Amino acid sequence: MPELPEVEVVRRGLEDHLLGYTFTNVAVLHPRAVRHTIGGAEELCTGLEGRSVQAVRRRGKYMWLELDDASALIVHLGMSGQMLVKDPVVGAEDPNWKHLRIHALLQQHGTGVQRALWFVDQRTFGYWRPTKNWEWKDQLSVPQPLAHIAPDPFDPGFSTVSTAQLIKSKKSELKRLLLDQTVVSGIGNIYADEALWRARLHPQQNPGRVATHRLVELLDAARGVLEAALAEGGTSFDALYVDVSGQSGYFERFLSAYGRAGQPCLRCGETLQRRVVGGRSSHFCPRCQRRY
DNA sequence: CAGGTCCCCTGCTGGC
DNA sequence: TGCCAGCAGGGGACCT
Repeated sequence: MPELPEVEVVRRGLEDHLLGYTFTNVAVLHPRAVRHTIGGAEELCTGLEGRSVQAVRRRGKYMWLELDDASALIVHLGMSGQMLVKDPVVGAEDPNWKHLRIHALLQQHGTGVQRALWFVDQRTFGYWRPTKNWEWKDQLSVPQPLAHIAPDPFDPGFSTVSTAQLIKSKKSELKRLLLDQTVVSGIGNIYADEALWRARLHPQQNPGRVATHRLVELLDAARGVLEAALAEGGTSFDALYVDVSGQSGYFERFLSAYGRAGQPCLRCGETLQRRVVGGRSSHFCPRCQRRY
């Protein structure tokens, strides 16, 4: 579910609700949620308990909580993950209980105010992963396990020109490269289709044949789509509920390509097509997104 | 090395 | 009504 805009909404929510709070108790309820942690649940819990949240940062679809002992907690939401801040009294009567994978209690220093953090994840593709030796140096720094993740289009270190040149040098279909998080991060299947539609490029286009300035336009289009989605997503969460995406409602209103197979292109009226590219369903206009 | 395929899960939908 | 195939917005391990 979550691409960059949804993860950014979650990051802001966690920043608003958990900054300065200390983990007092952590319970792992499903082993897959800690499958990338060598020491498993025990390592996660002992590493977190007693640590306070100093910052919440993000690159692409990954976020991490910066803790007060030069460590960090990396969080990836996968396809269906949610980070929900709740009142500690909430329990099994909550509909999210069924898919609760990690439960954490946090307490605010001084006031003693308690909050619960629920990691809810139906499909269990998401995970928490603690990492040591994390220290914020500058806006390019990321925890070591994320070193292979490229900057996202919102990143101060992101260069559209050098990313366009990198894409042009690759021998693969254009859409696969947009989805490759080591090329540019944060773009998922929905926003890849939207960016390609906006830039009038075919998802299977050979990038070597595309002028660099058109690839720059594609990356600009991608950033524009992410910005528009963030503006929508930013409206849909309240005080104690850190919304992941608004689920069904908000983004569908402005999608031009994704999910619109069989419907007319909003630019030229041609019927949009659906085709599997790189194992993912792709939606495009066969008239204004011609392959060459 | 780079590119492509498979696979990890659960739940919903639509066709028969 | 019930069953089953197909599909879902991610990414990492493992092939060639």
